[in-house]
Amino acid sequence: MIDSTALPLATAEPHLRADAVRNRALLLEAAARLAARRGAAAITMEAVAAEAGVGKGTVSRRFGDRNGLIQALLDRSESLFQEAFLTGGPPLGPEADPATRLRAFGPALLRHEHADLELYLAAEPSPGRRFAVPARQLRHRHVAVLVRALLPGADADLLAHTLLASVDVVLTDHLVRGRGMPLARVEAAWLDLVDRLLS
Amino acid sequence: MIDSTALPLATAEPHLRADAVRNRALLLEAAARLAARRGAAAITMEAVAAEAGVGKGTVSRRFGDRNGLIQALLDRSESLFQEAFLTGGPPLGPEADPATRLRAFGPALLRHEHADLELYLAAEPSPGRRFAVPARQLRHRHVAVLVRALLPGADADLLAHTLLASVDVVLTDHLVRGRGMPLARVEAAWLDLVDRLLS
DNA sequence: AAGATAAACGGGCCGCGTTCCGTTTAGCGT
DNA sequence: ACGCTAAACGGAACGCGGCCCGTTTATCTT
Repeated sequence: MIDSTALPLATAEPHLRADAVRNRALLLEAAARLAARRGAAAITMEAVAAEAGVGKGTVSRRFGDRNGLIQALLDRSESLFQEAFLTGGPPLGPEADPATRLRAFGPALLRHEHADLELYLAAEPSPGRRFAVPARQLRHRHVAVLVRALLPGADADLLAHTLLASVDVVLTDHLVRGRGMPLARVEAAWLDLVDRLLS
Repeated sequence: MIDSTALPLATAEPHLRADAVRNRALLLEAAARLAARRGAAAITMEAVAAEAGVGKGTVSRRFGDRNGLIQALLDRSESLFQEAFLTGGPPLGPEADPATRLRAFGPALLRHEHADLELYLAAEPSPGRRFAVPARQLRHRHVAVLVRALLPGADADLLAHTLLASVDVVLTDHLVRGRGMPLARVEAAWLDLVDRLLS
């Protein structure tokens, strides 16, 4: 369970020593340099440490793991995006009505993600594999065929991806085991989603 | 681009030498033994090779990588599930009408995935991390709030997960860069999805 | 200012996945 | 039966991520 009152951006480390602050900045600059020069894949713990002129242990201690380092790299643009939909102007911000905000949120998130695409993909291990699994492709085709038959006007391909994502095993395991949600509720949500789409 | 006419289960290696066939079976048995004895996390290339009494190179050559090995372990139950929705009886199979099949597919997939949960999670690297990222949680809360305001009767928590999954960066990058889909189509699909849900 | 203390540092170490290449062997043609 | 060849084998080697622990150093206290 995560404390939802904490600000998500400030990592909130109580007191960071001066040398630690300096090295943190050095490491982020080094990582950005490496990414700009040789692509985000060049962001390895060793290379970043070497580029910054510190030991590997320092990277590990500061950012936890490679993923934490990449998240930290993304923090700046992430906070800009968050500002836009939390306190910004319409159509994303709170001055617009909820429907407008929700409609605008998707495209905004898409553009945000694709602006830092390399880093976001580098944060996910083997991103290409996930959709290359034959069993997944077969399920997608199956669902797409059914959707196409039921909703001729819809983008069946994408809607099938959405439906499958709603019962993705990583998501549902996170909800069921990680947050104690009954599996029956996930099943009910699938039925509800299908009904709303078909109605 | 993948040949969609190929059977997804048979790996279709043209001619596998007798010793290769034997070792393949040995390796799958060894991996299953390890998983049963010490959990799916114990499926490492080295351990499986040692348990089967072959070299690591043999595992690599046969299954490509650790993921391929786990996929091969899942093939049996996967093909049973595929049979159920491709050629089985109602409500999953082709004798039922599309709406019934689609409604039944979600719960069936959920049960299938959670039967082999350990293996499915072992096939995904660091599955827990994905939803622990603060930025992700913030986006989810934001979307859930909007959904709750717009659809009081719905399961806003799960619906928010579904909406976010439809514009997940890994998915959309796969579609845009991997399959040449225009980003505008993904944006249009989001708007269409929201409109269908709100109508 | 000087000592105490906790934090940070460094880089060696281990485990794992993947690659590579010299060696072995199964399958086939003659 | 006998080789020939391509496939398979094995395990050493490499790169990377994460961990650990002896050493260094910033910061606080008095």
